[in-house]
This record gives sequence, structure tokens and C-alpha cells, in this order.
Amino acid sequence: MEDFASKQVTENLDEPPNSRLFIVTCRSMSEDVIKDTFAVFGDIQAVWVVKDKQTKESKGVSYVKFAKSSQACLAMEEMHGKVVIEGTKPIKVFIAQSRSSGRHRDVEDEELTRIFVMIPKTFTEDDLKETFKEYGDIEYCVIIKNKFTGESKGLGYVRYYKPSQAAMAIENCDRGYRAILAEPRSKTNSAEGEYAGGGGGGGAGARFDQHGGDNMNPYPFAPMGADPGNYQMADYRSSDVMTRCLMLSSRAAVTQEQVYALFDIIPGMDYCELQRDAYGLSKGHAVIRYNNLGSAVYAKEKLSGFEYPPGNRLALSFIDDGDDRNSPVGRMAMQFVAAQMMSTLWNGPSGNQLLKTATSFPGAPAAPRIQADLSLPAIKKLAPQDSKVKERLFVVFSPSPLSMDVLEDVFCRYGSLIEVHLVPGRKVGYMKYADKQCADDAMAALHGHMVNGVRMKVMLADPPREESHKRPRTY
DNA sequence: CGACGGGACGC
DNA sequence: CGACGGGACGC
Repeated sequence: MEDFASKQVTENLDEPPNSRLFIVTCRSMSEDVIKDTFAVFGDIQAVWVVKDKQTKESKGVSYVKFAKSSQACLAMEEMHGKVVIEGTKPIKVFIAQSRSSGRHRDVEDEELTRIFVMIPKTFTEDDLKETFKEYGDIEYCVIIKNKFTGESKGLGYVRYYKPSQAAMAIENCDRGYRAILAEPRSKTNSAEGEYAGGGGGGGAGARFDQHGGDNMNPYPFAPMGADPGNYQMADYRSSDVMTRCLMLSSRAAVTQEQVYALFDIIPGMDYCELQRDAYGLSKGHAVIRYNNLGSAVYAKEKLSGFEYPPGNRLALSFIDDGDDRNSPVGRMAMQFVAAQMMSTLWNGPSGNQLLKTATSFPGAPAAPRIQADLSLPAIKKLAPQDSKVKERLFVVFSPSPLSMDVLEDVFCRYGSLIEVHLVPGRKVGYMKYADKQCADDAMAALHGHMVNGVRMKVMLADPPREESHKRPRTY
């Protein structure tokens, strides 16, 4: 059983971390004595006495590999400074530097006694201490908090008195705490500049920043304070003249295909082209022409202020295509009638609410904020939040993700949807279903289709990586 | 192409 | 002061 086959040992030398001892002995200490001395502390996987290549005499240095870090630490704590052979110097015992680290500095207790854990945000430092004291006496506990609000970041440090205690905590505490050895404070962390002042989650923060940028340059149709939703009427109050031709202004880069797909949802588009500069780059402007006034008026009303991609409010204005020259008064009247007619035809009496970002409420008539290239069934109730997930769909969005509420609105319509999960910073998401057939139906119906100008690939998700017993996230 | 599960301390 | 051997699966 103790066949220290050499090759296996080399590969597992630093696995798990800190499970190997570096021992300084007198030169007469044999491998057998070392083995017998240290076997009482745990499962020894290898013993190696370093010898001079020529004389084959011991250099007074040995390595002992244990199965666990806690065993190695315990052996170190118990044996360091002990006289093993009467009349010789006491031995020195350290945790060996990992072979790949290349340096030979002693590993100090400082580096082995403090652990770093993820905890519920509701945890106090007393809770932390109560949770981790079973592995050994705790010198102190600290929870990382937001400096301004005092809110816990869900991260904590626990300092033990002995390396074996920290190792026991790491080995035996609930995996949900994700306990690891803490990096010593002294060494200045590189790559910190990026996170200056920010606080947590990069993706969400970045998106907020973008919204902030928008707010610096408010559009007239996207009022920030009270009285949202009257931007549609601006045209009737202004001297702007309605035409069949629209100019799109987008702050974010958009492609020809995106603009085409978005405006083609409204029937009657007969021309759509991005304006490009001398270098062929998009200037964020596009011209869209419809073959009838009603469609153009409708497009302007409903897509002005629409977020595409999310966070980027589109601006639309009528432009003169040089055609359409009738008597101004008669034209205005005709256009107004056309607009009213289109609005009623498409949306019913409450058409002006289209494309607002209000969340849908089950039971109410389908909120007319979804533009899709397929006919969607009616909204269905979500499955209870604690339903067992029977199937997950993996959805890829192009060119950018849809919002959570739009996705919920669309993917709930095939039944049993439990939850929408968007992966922050990525253009993918997961839809959890309580019924396999419903998930299959949703996939069959929605794969390859377009919602609010966003193309979706809808596939069965790969099974999640099984990590046996993960504590439910509470933070 | 397009994948979930994370992470750092005012000395 | 006191830091890294021996040997080599089978695609």
C-alpha cells in the first residue's frame, strides 16, 4: 500500500497545496526513521531524503508528503524543534515551498493561518466566528464591508492560531464557503487599478455607467424626471413635417443588418441604409423609408426612444425625401388620420403605451412592447420559484442581450417558465423550466427568431457542472 | 460562434 | 544554517 511509485509522487507533490514538509535533520537521519517519526500524524504518501549525487550521503534535508495539508501542518507544529535522535540537534520542520514556485524562502505561519471565505451578507463577525470556531481557536474575524454604507460584501477573513486549524477549516467546512488560504496583506496586489473605487460586479456597474452617460445628454423624447411618455406628441406640437422617410440617430454602433431587421418589423419598408463616412464606418445614422406615411409615422412614434441595443436610446426624425409635396395643410390632416389609423390597427386604443419598459403583469392583455417576427402565444403564468428545474434552455443573443422582463414575457408563453438568468457581461442566458415539454416547445418556436431586433439562438443547455453539494446562494 | 460558480483587507 | 531524485504507462 505504501508503494511510493516515483512518477505518481512527482505529479501530486503540490496537491493538495501545503501538504508537503521540508525537514532539516542531522545527516545521519535515515528515511525509515523519518517515516516512523511522521507516520503518526497522517497518511504519508512519500518520503524522500536528499542525498549527495556522488557520495550518496544524506544532506540533512528531507521531504515528507502527506495526503492532507492539515496532517502536514499538524506534524510541523508537533515536531519542529524536537530532538529525534538523542545527542543530535533538534530538527526543523516547515511546509515545503511548492515545487513550481522556485524560491526557497521558509513558508511562515503568517501565510498559513488566515483563511478567506464567502459568507451570506447577513453574517455578522460573531456569526463568522461561531461558524468557524469548530476547527480551532480563532484569533480574530473580519468581514469586508462597503466603506460608505457599511454593508457586508459577503467576504470574510478568519485568523487561527495554528496552520493545522486553518487547514482543517478549509478541508472540512461547507464547500459553499469557498474557504481558501488568504493571501498575506503585505504584498501589494497587482491589477488593482482597474477596480478603483468601484465596488463589486463589473458587468452591472459598467452598464450603469453607460446609462449615466446617456443621462448627460438627454433626448427630448426621453424625459428623465416626471411626465414620461409624452414624447410621441412632440411632432404635433413642433413644426416638424411628417414624411415617409426617417433618419435614425444612434449613439451606439449599429449595423446595416440590425437597423434593417428592426425597422422591417413594421410593414412597408422599402429602403433602409446606414450612412457611412469616407472610411466606410458607420456614423450612427441611417435612413429608413416606408412606402406609406402611416408606417413611417408609426415607426417614428414607436421606435423613438426605444433602447437598442439596451441602454442606447434610438432617436428618429422625419426627413424630406423630396417626394411627397402636397398642400401642407391637407397633408397634415391626412397624416394625422393615417397615424391614428395605424396606431389603432396595430395596438388597439391604448397604442401609445407601446415600447414602454413597464414590466408585464400576468393576466393583463399582452403588453404590446414586444416586436417579434413570429406570432407569440398568450402570456402564461410563471411556475413557482421553488419548482424543480426539469430543463434549461441556453439562449444566445445577437447582437446584444434582451432585457430580463422582455425575455420573461417571451419565454413564459410556452408554460412552466421558472426563471430567466442572464449571464452578466455576456450575450447569453438561461431559461429554467419546470416542464421539459414546455421548454422544448419554447425552443422549437423561438429558435432563430427575432425579438425587438435581437436574434436568438435557443438550445438545450449543457448540464451544469456537478459540484455535488453546493450550498444555496444567499449572497 | 456562445456557457453558468462568485473572491481580497483604509496598518 | 538547509530546497528538489528516479524513471518513463501509451495516444
